[in-house]
Amino acid sequence: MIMFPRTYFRGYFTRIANSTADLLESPLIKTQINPLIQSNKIPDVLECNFQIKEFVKTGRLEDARKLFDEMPQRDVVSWTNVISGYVNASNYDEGLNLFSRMCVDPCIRVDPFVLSLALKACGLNNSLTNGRLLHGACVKNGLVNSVFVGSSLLDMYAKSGYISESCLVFEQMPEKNVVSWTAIITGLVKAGYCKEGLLYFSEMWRSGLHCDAYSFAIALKACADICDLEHGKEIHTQALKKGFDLGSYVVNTLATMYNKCGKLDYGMCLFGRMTIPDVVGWTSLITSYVQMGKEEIAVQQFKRLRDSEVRPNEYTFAAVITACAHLGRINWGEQLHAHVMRAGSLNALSVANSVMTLYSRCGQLKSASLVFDCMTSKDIVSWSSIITGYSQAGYGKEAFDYFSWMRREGPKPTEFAFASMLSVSGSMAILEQGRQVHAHVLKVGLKHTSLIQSALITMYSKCGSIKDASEIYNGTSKDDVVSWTSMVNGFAEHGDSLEALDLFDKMLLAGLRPDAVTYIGVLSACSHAGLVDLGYSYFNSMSQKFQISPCKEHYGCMVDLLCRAGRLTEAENMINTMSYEVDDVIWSTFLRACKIHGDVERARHAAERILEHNPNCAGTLTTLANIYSAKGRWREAADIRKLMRSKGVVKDAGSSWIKVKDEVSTFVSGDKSHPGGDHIYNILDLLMSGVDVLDKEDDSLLQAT
DNA sequence: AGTTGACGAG
Repeated sequence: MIMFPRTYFRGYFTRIANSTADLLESPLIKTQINPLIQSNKIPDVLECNFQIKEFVKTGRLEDARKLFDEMPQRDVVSWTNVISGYVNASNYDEGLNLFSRMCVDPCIRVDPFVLSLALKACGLNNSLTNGRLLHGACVKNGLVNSVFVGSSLLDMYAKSGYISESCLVFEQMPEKNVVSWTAIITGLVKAGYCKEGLLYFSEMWRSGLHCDAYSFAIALKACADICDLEHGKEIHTQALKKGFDLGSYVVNTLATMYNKCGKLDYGMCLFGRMTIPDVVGWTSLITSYVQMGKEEIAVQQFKRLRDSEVRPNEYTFAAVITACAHLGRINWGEQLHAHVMRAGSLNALSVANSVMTLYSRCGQLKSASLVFDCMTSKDIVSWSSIITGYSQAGYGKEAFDYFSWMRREGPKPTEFAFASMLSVSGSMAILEQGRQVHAHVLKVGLKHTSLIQSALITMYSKCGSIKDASEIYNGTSKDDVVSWTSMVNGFAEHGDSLEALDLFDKMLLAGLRPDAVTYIGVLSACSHAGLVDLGYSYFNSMSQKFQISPCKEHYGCMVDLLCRAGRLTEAENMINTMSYEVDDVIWSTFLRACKIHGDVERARHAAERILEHNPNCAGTLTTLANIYSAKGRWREAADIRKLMRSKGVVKDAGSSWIKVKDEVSTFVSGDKSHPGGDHIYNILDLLMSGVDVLDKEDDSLLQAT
């Protein structure tokens, strides 16, 4: 083999380079090429490229495409212009389609411009496979070193959910600009790594790079997401100094940050100072009102927006539909549903998710499922929402079915889905199942957020294991009102009223501010312990000391408290003074109390109120008939029973259920419908005979002593 | 000539 000295190659390349230069400079070539340049072919390309760009800029994509298709010759700029048109119009499929056609054209060489666009399309289109192929090609041809290609590449990985690969690309970039930094910070923040995002932000800051509105906006979002007011204020100051606090992106994020950190006066002031709020400003305002629990005002703001110049978009609809969901205003919600369906906004995940929540919260689980099934793509929020819907409506089995479906085909469950599954386990009171979900949470290494911890406390106390609940509670940070509240409610539901009230007193001593849910636990503890006067004083102090206006549930607790103590007149007064529509739950509580205390007239009044809404309520009719019977008013009792028969109203029997292995069996008294019924009764007989034997043994023991 | 990143949803 002949070995050439390395200098030989050096010389070779120099010669080629020189000869190329010579070639271009030679008078012969100049005269031969120039006529070509001046002929009507190549200038055409330039002119067409310019025209395509103009078409794309003015949104005339069809015209741009027509011109592009008719061009006799295209260069990489023509391709870039038309691809960028499709990508910016969110038609990623067509953008990538054109890109692959371009790649097979032997006259075209891909360059960093068109590659960045193709990578962006992959990121926005969830085409990770194509993205990886392009990554390989970029490494091979060295274009990976372009700061544009590198930024698009790391953004593509981050958008596809591969944040560690994204970081790897970022670390290996030979050159980084403010876009690369913003892209990696955005990836981290959106993946929930807000602290890390802020670390990167301060590193970028220290590196002396000039921050712009994009980087300030995402840094402020990171602060908002983790309620980091201190950093938020620092970044606000810097944005102010650099004059970026006026751009709509930064102002919107600033207002949201202050609101999320509880600085409502400041946040609302920022919203108010926006001279012309854009659609995001309006949407953030509506969202803030929803988060503050002021949904009525949120809807009012939506009406104001509707009368303004700004057109609501899918995020706005998602926000206002959520407001309707919280208010339980199904009639408004349905109007909005119809509107977004017509406008095509239902394709947006945020809108479909909020519509699902609307139907779940209004008790229309079938409609919620229908929306869920029709969604062509589902994200973690969609899955969590449908699971939470079934869970909160008390359909434990369905919630578990959706959960297993998600485990098989859906995204990785997050704390929201797990919290729902813990809540379902709690309301089904199946400890073993709750423990399994707990184990699952530990296994996936989910952070023990306040949501998960409070869900665990509630689950264990509802399953009767107050010991496990206390253990979880002891591991929580002592400034978390939610966990504290779960434990107060846990003790209260478990009948440990004094423990609940004691913990509540400690909470006040620790300087924590109880919320409306805490008071539900406190009042029900008083109710179970029969502490009427104490209950009254807590009921009064919640509004006087903490400005918490009592909601329907608080009135419900008070009515229950007074009913249990037999103070029916006061209970009736409480019902009459509450500013909410008295629901069937409260009337039923009152009705049961009337039955116990033999107050026929009040019972009849309560029953009438329930029957107004629900004329065939079997429980109410039966209770009323029983009250008449107990008082010897046989005729009235018989009338009710006759009415029930004529309407075909049958009182459902109370049922019990048991979980064996993975099967939950429900049964009523004397039930023989279970497929293994014969076997069960045989075992039952055997056990009963065993009881007899035991009884006899006990007898003999007694006799012996 | 043409390219990359941001605020609002459970």
